[in-house]
Amino acid sequence: MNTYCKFETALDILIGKWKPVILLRLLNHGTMRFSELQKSIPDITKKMLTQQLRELEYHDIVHREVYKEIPPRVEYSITDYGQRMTPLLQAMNDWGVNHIAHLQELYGEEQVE
Amino acid sequence: MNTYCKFETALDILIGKWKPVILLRLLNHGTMRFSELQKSIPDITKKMLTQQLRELEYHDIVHREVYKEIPPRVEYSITDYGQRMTPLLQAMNDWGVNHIAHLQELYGEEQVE
DNA sequence: AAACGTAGTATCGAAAAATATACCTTAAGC
DNA sequence: GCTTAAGGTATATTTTTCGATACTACGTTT
Repeated sequence: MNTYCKFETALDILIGKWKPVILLRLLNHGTMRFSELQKSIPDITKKMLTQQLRELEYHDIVHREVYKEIPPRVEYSITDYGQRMTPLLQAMNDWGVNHIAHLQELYGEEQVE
Repeated sequence: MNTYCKFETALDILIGKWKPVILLRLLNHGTMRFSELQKSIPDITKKMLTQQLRELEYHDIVHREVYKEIPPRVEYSITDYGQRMTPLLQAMNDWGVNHIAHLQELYGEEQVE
């Protein structure tokens, strides 16, 4: 009854069209400013980028540093707490890679979705 | 560029209002027939239950055993392959539990969502 | 004084996904 | 001819997500 009840919490902060991409960018890139992120993610709108970053910030995964300059500069990075999430991401990734292979074994080369 | 690219695969088979609950039931309970599952999950409709079970079956997480009887009997269980997913679920759960505590540290006792 | 650049916000609405509702089937047993 | 178990199907509704557009603020540059 009480095992695995909260794994949805981990899901919550990862789902969505953009959160994974944003996370990947910041993990591989270190600190990035808003416009860099936007340029590096094709088709994302400011609104989506802002929205997703705020959610990640709320969860203490992403740090937002505002520089009081004109024109404004805002830099984003993964927090220390966020870094501690990488083993989980790695585990999920490993499982995913393996699962894709598993599906191909089961269903052959047809597109596996 | 190529690290953590597939962790969305793991997400995919877990998201949804019902998949986690169904998984939990089957993990804790072993084999269950359709009607047992339905009774044990308040408010789920047949259609939703069927739909989710089929998806889990496609991913080889859940096994579906049909007994050719009248009235029909169909039993569901976690496959061996599905069992091998439990460490990941456990890891996600642990992270989730910890994260909830982390949020409460940050934001206090107000409802944390 | 008008335009520029950055990092947004605000609002509306379309599109997509998730979920619900209602009704149909099958074949044995009472 | 009604019930039962495990669905199927078709339609409807709700919810969530995503996108398009316009607008703001502020100092600097032209």
